[in-house]
Amino acid sequence: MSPRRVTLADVAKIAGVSPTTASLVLSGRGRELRISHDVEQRVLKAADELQYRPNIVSVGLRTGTTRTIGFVSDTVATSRLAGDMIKGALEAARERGVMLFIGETEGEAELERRLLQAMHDRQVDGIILASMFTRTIKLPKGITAAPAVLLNAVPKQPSPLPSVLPDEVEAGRSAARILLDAGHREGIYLIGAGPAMRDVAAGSVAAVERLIGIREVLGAAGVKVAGGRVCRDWEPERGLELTRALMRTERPRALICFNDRLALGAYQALDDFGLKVPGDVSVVSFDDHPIAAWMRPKLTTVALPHYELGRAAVDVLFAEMGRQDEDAHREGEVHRVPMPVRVRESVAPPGA
Amino acid sequence: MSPRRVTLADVAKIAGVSPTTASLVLSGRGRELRISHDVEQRVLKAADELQYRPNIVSVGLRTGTTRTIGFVSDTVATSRLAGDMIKGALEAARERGVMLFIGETEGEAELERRLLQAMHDRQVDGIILASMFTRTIKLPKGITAAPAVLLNAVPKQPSPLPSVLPDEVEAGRSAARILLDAGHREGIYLIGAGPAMRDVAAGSVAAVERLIGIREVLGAAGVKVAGGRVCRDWEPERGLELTRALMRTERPRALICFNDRLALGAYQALDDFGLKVPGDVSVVSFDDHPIAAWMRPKLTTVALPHYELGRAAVDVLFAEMGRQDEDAHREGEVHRVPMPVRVRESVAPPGA
DNA sequence: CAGGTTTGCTAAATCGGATTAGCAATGCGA
DNA sequence: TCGCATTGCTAATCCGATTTAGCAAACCTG
Repeated sequence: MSPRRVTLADVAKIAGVSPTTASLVLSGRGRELRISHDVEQRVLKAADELQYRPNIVSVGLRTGTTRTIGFVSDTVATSRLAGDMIKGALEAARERGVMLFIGETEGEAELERRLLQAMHDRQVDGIILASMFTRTIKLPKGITAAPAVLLNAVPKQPSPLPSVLPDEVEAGRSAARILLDAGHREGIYLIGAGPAMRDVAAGSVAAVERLIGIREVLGAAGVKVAGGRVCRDWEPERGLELTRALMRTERPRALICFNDRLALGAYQALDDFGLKVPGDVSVVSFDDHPIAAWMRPKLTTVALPHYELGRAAVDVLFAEMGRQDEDAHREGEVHRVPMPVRVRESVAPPGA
Repeated sequence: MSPRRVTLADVAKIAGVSPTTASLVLSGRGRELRISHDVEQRVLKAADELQYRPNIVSVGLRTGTTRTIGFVSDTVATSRLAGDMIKGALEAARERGVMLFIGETEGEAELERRLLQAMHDRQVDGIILASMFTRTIKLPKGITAAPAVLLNAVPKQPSPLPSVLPDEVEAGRSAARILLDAGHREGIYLIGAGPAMRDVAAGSVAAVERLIGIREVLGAAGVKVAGGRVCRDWEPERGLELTRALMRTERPRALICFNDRLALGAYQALDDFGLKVPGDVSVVSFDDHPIAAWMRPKLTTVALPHYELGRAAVDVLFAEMGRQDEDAHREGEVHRVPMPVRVRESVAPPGA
């Protein structure tokens, strides 16, 4: 195929030194080990001329570090969000000269086990275990074989693994503040969860935390949530149904939808009842899915910072990898990534 | 961290044989090299008890094959489509016991070069060079260092690399047939490209090929394309503008939108003019973006088979890797993946 | 000028397997 | 019983780097 890779031995031969010396120079330890300036230059020149690049497989075998990390997630395909998360991780990794293995478990424990094994067989330096939507997970067995970080997931049992999560509670607060700031005091309804803390689909971390934030801010302002509708899967159809059902008995002035897909359905339902957004009803939402900017009027929403989550996971993983084993046994700290507000066109003062 | 990996030497020691013998047995060459049944069983048993797994880094160094392939694309984040493509590649790779490196070039040649280098440094067995939307690309220098496949991209210069592409021409035919079958004969307009072959944004392979298919089938049925509007970026806003502009002078009975995002904009424009889909105007489109199923009425569209494209790329790459070097120098063959029709609710007979 | 340092470099071992060459023990034929 | 083939296994080498231990030459020092 190609004319065999250039090896360290080739460089050494051209420079007229031993492989040892060449290695020393190229790894920057030449000074420390008293290699003469002259020899150093010869090696550097030879390496440059031959376009030498160390074989990372070989280095991996010798030193045990492969400059490679594994990104294991439950799904890669669901929506663009996953892509952004991977993109963030990818760029952070690139800046550190590290490559990313990608793997998908589809939520199956057996696949997950095999995947982690395959990655360890390749001596990854660390693992990012990611979930595409925030949820609690059972930690897989082999996860402790290397440094690891949980991304968008909280462990069922307490564990020493650090985790990276969007700041959902603060996002809930933001959503509530948007309505408050616009002057809304009544007729605020929730679509997807609520109004009470128990009205939440099991396992949905996002629902719980967003609800906490919403209730906290509205409560502090002396505003009561007028009502809410729960559902498990936050899809447009559900948003349509739920909002329709709501409209049969209530006249909302503002809707907080628990994600943008629900909001899309809510828009359709409001349209069916001849109500205008935001003139008749204001709508705030979460996620900042691409459709949020395509809807008419454009949807005001609190964004899931997928890109930043991906980056943060790599950052935290590196910190973890650099850590001494001694200070292990600590509780895994939780890193919260802020969720920025995207103000668009779907919120107006009541009765505007 | 963890109690050191089990090595072949460990297995050999437990089984009371030499590492050579253990290696022979475990690589299945025991029979061939006359290892006794008894010894074979001992080795197998020891390996099983110790849960031995070969260190792929080591194997990679010795044999040069790492059971790893690189997936280099221009963007991973754009829409879910990319995710599906990666998912397809991932699953096909998993079935073959191969891991995937993911890399993103963002269209920058320099990044691409460095990425390919980083992958070759890790001795990948092959490379998939992917584009997220079909287009012509300039082949990077280092691409020939290992077997490679072009995914969703056609090389500017003729090259020996095989490529995998969606069958856009046939997709164009499908779109036209859908309207023909519904009884449409006139008032068919194109949004995004056309009506003539020259009315196409530069560099858009999909536009050209879809247009060929559309014109071929309509032409064969003696139906003339009533008109069309071109634009470069196929986004909802453009669809809205273009369709609005069209409506000022024309009364279309059917729209072929060059992708679903354009169709979303077209829906909005038709709504502005008080026209119903599909009662007044039928709409067909391409891509099968997630929003296609969320729109009302649901959009009939010819799907980009991203998942299958990803799978196909891995299949073709493996064929390439297994190929003898001798029959090189042939022209890279082009593999076309069919684009399936998703019939939904946006097409009806004219005047229905 | 013998004995000890310092300087500047290299031989050899190592990582964990695959592979080639070869060795000891047994079987077989003459 | 000798010579040769076969059977069944192992020693040694290699892949491409890093790293430890150490060696020769030059340099001091008293």
